[in-house]
Amino acid sequence: MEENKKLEPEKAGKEEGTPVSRHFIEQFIDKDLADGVYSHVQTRFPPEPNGYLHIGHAKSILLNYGMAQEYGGKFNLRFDDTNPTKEKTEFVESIKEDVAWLGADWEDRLFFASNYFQQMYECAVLLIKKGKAFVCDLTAEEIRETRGTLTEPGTNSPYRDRSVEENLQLFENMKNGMYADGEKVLRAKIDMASPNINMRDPIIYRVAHMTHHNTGDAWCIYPMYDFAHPIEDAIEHITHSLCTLEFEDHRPLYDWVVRECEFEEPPRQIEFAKLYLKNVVTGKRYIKKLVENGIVDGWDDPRLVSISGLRRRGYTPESIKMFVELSGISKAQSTAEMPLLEYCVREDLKTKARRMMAVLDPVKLVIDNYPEGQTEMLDVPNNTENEELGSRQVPFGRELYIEREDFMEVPPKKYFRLFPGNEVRLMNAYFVTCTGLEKDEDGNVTVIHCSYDPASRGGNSPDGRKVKGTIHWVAAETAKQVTVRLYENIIDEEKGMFAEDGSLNLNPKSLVEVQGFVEPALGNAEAGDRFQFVRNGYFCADIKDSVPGQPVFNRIVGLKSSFKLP
RNA sequence: UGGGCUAUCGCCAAACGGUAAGGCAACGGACUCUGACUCCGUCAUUUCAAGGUUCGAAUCCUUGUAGCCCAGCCA
Repeated sequence: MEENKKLEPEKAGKEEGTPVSRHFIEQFIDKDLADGVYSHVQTRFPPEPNGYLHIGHAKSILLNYGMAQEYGGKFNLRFDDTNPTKEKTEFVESIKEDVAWLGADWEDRLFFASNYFQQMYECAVLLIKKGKAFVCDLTAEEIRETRGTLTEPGTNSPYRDRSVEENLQLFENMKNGMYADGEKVLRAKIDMASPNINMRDPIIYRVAHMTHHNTGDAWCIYPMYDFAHPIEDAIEHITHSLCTLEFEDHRPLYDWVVRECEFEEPPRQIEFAKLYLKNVVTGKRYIKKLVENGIVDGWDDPRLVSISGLRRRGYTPESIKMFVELSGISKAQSTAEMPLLEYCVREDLKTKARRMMAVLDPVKLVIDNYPEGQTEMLDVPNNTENEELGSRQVPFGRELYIEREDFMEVPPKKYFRLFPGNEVRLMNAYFVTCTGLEKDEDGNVTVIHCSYDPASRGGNSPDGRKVKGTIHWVAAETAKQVTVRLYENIIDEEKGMFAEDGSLNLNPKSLVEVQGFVEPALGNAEAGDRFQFVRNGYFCADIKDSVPGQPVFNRIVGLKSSFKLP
């Protein structure tokens, strides 16, 4: 009986009969495959190269890539560069770097929408021939006025009934550069009375005499998103075009385009909710301002949630993937909280990072009964939960630095670190008992004195004596002084994101730089190396500012700490 | 006040007519050479609201309510 009870939960947990619930996108794909709508799965991430990627994009990247992986399909990276006024090549490179870093492998499928301009042009011609598109001479303002409003239908353009021949000629003229920007557009002929404004004879081509980052001056007409995107997807044989909720209203138009352009096995658009983070800036214009005002270091400032910022801060791709997965996929507007992201890195780094000692707010500790001038090397495991990380030698001596908060002259109740008369363990070293202290004229503790028990080498006393506290330390003589950056949210969370005038409520203490002492091994950290600093959190040697032999550490995240002393 | 979408614990999110999973956060407690980790326990008699159908409703129906998106020659 007893045994059965114990076994059951284990069995239940391992039984693969209860599948983890599948989110709605997987259910759509499952059904499409079961119904034979598609025989393969192909997805894509289609950024416009007009800025840097942030954590919100990571959801789209990993979802699209994840679906391709899950169904043994393919994933494309496609730059949706149909508007030359906004796009730059520099962003193409940063986006590629970020997508690759996240582990979304597009293999040899890197595409540019601009490479499909000819096919899109032909699609437009087809629409004209079918009487489904027309060249319109109305000005931008006139088009807006005749579009109607949310509650009133629009009115037909006076150019709506031009003949196929005339439209063909005019469109060719547009392509041949005979008109100025804004002079003419090509519109789909759908329904000016549609309750869906996207269907009110949407513009599908505009004139723009501008050099395109990829096609140069080959074209002076450019397709609009609503026309281009479905064609891009169809050309690439995308099956499931996953995008965010704001495109839901565009789906009827998406379907109209692939249908009227007569694509076989047309792609299907499925929308999901964006991932927002509470009290986090992702808006381009806000970040731009922060950069311009020198409040942040650039788009890769470790306080930003840009992919490059997170990378520089020390976040791992795995932790971001975990975050996206734990956040879930749904259509409900959602705002995740930073603690979930933080949980994810801690979880990922827990067994991956070497655990070393660093003292960020040092105070000197002198072991009076330790032989003067003596130094010894202690063998210390790099991660007690992961033996594969091996061990290292850490020097120990008579004078050490310990964390200022690890000593209190007058301890409150339940404080079990160092205070006069108390014995604690110096991690991996010896038991020490506090015997006295020195102060400066302002009353600040300058030196703490103690005596050690030589028999407790390695951290345990042969007599079985226990201590309540274990504190970390570095030997003063061999310690390396390094710059350590501690971060807080750049937003003042107390006040909330925005001030009344719409500006951001900034946290003046979002970056605090301290000079800490680290054990010698940490002094040789390579840029990008991640560590756990015992009791101080997880840190990463800054990939930008570290130089050989002189690392600069970013705190990725603090250790979760449930104790609060007065 | 047109159309589209969404409402389940502080934050995410399952549940697909059979009697409210899970994670984060929080709070107890055990353990500990990191007050971390780990472990164990607590945390929605109720699913936006009100009605209705049903033996049975978060799931179906009605009527409301709230939030998000749409009137770029942006994506």
